[in-house]
Amino acid sequence: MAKPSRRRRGVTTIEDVARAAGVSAMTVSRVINHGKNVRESTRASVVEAIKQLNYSPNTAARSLAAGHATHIGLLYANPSAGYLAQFLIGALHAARSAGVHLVIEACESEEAEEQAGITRRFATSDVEGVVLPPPLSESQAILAELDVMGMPAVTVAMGTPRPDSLNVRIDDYAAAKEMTRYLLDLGHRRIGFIKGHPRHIASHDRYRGFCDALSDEGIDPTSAPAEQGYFSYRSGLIAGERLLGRPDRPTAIFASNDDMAAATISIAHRMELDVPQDVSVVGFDDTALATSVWPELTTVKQPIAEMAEAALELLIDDLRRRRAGTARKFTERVLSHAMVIRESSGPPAPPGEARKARSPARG
Amino acid sequence: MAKPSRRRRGVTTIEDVARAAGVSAMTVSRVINHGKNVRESTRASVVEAIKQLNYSPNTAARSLAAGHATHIGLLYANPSAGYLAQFLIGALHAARSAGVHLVIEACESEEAEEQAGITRRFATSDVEGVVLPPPLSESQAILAELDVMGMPAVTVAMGTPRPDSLNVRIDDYAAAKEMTRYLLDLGHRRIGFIKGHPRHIASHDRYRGFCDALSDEGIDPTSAPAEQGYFSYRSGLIAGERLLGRPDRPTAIFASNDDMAAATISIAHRMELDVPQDVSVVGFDDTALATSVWPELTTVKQPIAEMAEAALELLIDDLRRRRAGTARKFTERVLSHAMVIRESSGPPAPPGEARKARSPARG
DNA sequence: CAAATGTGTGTTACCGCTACCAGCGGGAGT
DNA sequence: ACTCCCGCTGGTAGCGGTAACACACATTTG
Repeated sequence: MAKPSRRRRGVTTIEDVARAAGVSAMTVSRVINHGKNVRESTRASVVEAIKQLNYSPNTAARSLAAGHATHIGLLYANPSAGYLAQFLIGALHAARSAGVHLVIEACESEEAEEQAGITRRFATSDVEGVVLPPPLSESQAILAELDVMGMPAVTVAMGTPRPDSLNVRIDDYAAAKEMTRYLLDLGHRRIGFIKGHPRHIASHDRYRGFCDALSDEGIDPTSAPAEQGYFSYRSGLIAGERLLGRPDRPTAIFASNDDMAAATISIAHRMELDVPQDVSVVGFDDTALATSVWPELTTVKQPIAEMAEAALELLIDDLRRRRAGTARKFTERVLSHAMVIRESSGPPAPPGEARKARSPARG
Repeated sequence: MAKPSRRRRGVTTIEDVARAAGVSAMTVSRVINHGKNVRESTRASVVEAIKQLNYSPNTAARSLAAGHATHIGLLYANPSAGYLAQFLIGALHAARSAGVHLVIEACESEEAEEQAGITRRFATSDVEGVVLPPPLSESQAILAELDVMGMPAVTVAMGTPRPDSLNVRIDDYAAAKEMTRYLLDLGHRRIGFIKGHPRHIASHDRYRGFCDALSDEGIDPTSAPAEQGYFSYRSGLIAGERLLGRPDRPTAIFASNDDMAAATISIAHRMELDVPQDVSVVGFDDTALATSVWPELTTVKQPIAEMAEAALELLIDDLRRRRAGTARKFTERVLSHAMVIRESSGPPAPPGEARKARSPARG
């Protein structure tokens, strides 16, 4: 009496779980989807059965039956390649476990108008929500457009999110403060700073963290040499050259991201300065560049993949809530960063042993 | 007489197409898929109806009904971040249009044994096939393991694929030859070469292309200075320093990838050589690094995203064929590359105007 | 104390598509 | 002429879930 079923070999279904728990499939479904109106004891036995059978719902069936939440958009614009790769990995992981497809689109333009137009591409495909990694998370044009369309969005690493929007970030201020603290503890007192792009809120947070750490040590932040950078390697070359060319050359330089830190190291080498012997250089982000320069960069690592995962979770949860008509729960999630100490930082050279720099070779 | 249907508003289904074409849904399904046993005239009218209604099948329903092909594995190991990001974008695009989920796993180890173990992770999830971008596409350990498991795999950029395996690549030989041709046309006669990792077949293809281009010009390839590199920035520093330190310094250097080309530029700058004035430097791959160094690199662009797409298409097609018991069709696909001329290359300096290099500063 | 309102659960009817098999017309085999 | 088979097509029955509704039973309300 073989079952003429087309069912794939041995995969456990919701029915199996229902039978094991002594309830109906519907109740199991409710338990899985955080449904209301399930008695606590019933829920427990269902959860137990799920664990016992190692059941995981079939995403295809789920989205077919529910008829929604199958596509999440991801709009990116030239972040560093390392960042994007990490981000995609995290996003993909979250998307898979939620049974959702990722629809990714590139947004090359810097123009606000064109950026806004891009969002319309999502309108034609059946995307239900959008994830915005930096730097797009700062784009007012895109956020406004998405708002008009009524399309839910989650931003990542946006400095000052609007109160009722979804956002995931790390504490840039605390991280920068911690890194500065580390340099101070090594003995550095003349620390130079390369600021990030002024339009990114994170830039200001990082600079504030730097300043406050100095203040805590009794150093006047305004006396610390700071140069404006724009997160690009190129801007790092210029800022780095200015800082290292000063008569009172800093013994350490804190760049607001790895690209600018790498550029600063390159400048130092051209000036025949040893890193970290003559000058310590630290960055921020821990992108792939951090380990492909020599010496490898001391930097702050953002949990990029985890942030992407968190972003998707937040968004999917919000979508569910919208359908259910329930109020929103979390609007922001702050993940923890980590310091990564590598070879580009060390104690300052004892006074008197400081080397003289020569002027850098013209590129 | 409203339809109490849960159907989402206005999405066209296979039934709509069937009605429009005057056939049954089943026939439409056949046309969409493999499509044996459909009269040519019938097929035409169905195709017409599909186009008319702008129909695209619901992937969730499809994989639910078919009960398979919902997860494709992607195993990667530290390629350059730029490569990975591009690759993921392409893979994701193909996965979405095929209605398949991507399951990505990192393989950090260089050890053959551990590499083999990784594949077992896919066994537990219901992955039906695996995509292997470089450098894993060259790993015999992984390929053997996958073979034992009977898991179909498609390799990307593998030099010498086994005859009946699936592979996607570009013509490294032709690309290297073309790039060398370009340097020759600029007027260069003393061209140095930095080889890639000897265990990658692509390295040898690129070197062969270089040699053959020289031969065609009547230059003895063995007289051209060549240094062994390993695709890393570090190895490029060493090889670059050797080449530029020669008494008969080359007027152009062709590095087998962008990382080594970037390293060579860095060395040139430390020797106070101008690029491209004193020496042209060209790379291969067009990774993000190519545009983040100064001057920006002339290089060969691989259509990475397209290669990923092609890989998935090949794999999914093969999966279908296996189920249908049909013989395999394509086993290899060669995509076309493109030369990207930027600022790191130019004509050689007229004889007599050549600058003298100073020895590079110790790092 | 009857009616109105909640709670927790099961039943039914699908979602959009494809595997499986039945049916049908017609050329080949005998 | 009568099977037999083959190319082509349609009907039917699900795939594994969930929305909507139905329905007992408990609790509040006028």
